[in-house]
Amino acid sequence: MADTSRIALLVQNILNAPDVDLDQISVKVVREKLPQMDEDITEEWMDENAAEVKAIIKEEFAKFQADQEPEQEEQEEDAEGEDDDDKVEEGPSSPKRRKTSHSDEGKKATKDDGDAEIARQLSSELNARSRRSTAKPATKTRAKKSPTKRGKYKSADTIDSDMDSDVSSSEAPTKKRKRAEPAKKREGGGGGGFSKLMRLSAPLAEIIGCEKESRPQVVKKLWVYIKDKELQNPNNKREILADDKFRAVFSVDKIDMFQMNKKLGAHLYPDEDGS
DNA sequence: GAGAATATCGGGTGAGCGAA
DNA sequence: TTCGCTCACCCGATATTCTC
Repeated sequence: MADTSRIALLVQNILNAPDVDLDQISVKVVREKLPQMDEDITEEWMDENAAEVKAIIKEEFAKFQADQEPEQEEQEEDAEGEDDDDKVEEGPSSPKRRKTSHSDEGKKATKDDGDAEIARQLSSELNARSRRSTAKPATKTRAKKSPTKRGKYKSADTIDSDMDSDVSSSEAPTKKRKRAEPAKKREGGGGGGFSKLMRLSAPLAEIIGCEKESRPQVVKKLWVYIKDKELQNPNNKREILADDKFRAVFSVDKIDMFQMNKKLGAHLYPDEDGS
């Protein structure tokens, strides 16, 4: 008769089989394969030991994953390395980028139920794997916005009227996911997202006039300063001619307005007060 | 003339998917 | 059906140039 220790071996064989499709494999699939691999394992026996078999499968799967992960990471790193070739100038000063899993660490840490956890891990890993394989290749930052997007980056004044048009034009070209109630709670200065106060570097603080400010406000005040000091190149108004204070921040004699925004990030630090 | 493109950031949230 | 997860998008702020 079959015994559970043998099940573990068989599960390992199934998982390590060269023809196994990791995108498709699941506890159920493994379970179905078992009777095919050993004639001692009958449907009856499987029914009688269902819980135990399931636990073994999960356990073996967890082990299998643990073995696979280092290799996978290496491969992914290699792939990323190649992709990164065209964005070398990005440099080390980009702390950021979307964090891919903002919540999972914290959430996972709270889970202590053994079986359930393994099941979830199994689920999420498989889920992630299949998504990764089907999703568009990860872009450097966020995916480029669709050109048909609603009038992006409008001032706040124009947004309200847009809302109306959204309602009437439900057949928007891109059929964007409609956000029923876009979070407006930050309005009063909630301190989250773009309202988050950032600590400014000393030279930037000197220009802005304060040590903590949200990024949009920094941009705003920066432009006030630029206008005030008439730092725009009259021949190319996108270009900012640096004065001493500006040079102290950006370390250049002139800078493109977009590059200015880019470099701005290097002078904004998370506010340690947690505000 | 209107709107898109350009640049950047952090946090919130809906969509979509697979497993249980 | 519910749950857990990842991804994509949205939000504010700015000015100029380009395209339709």
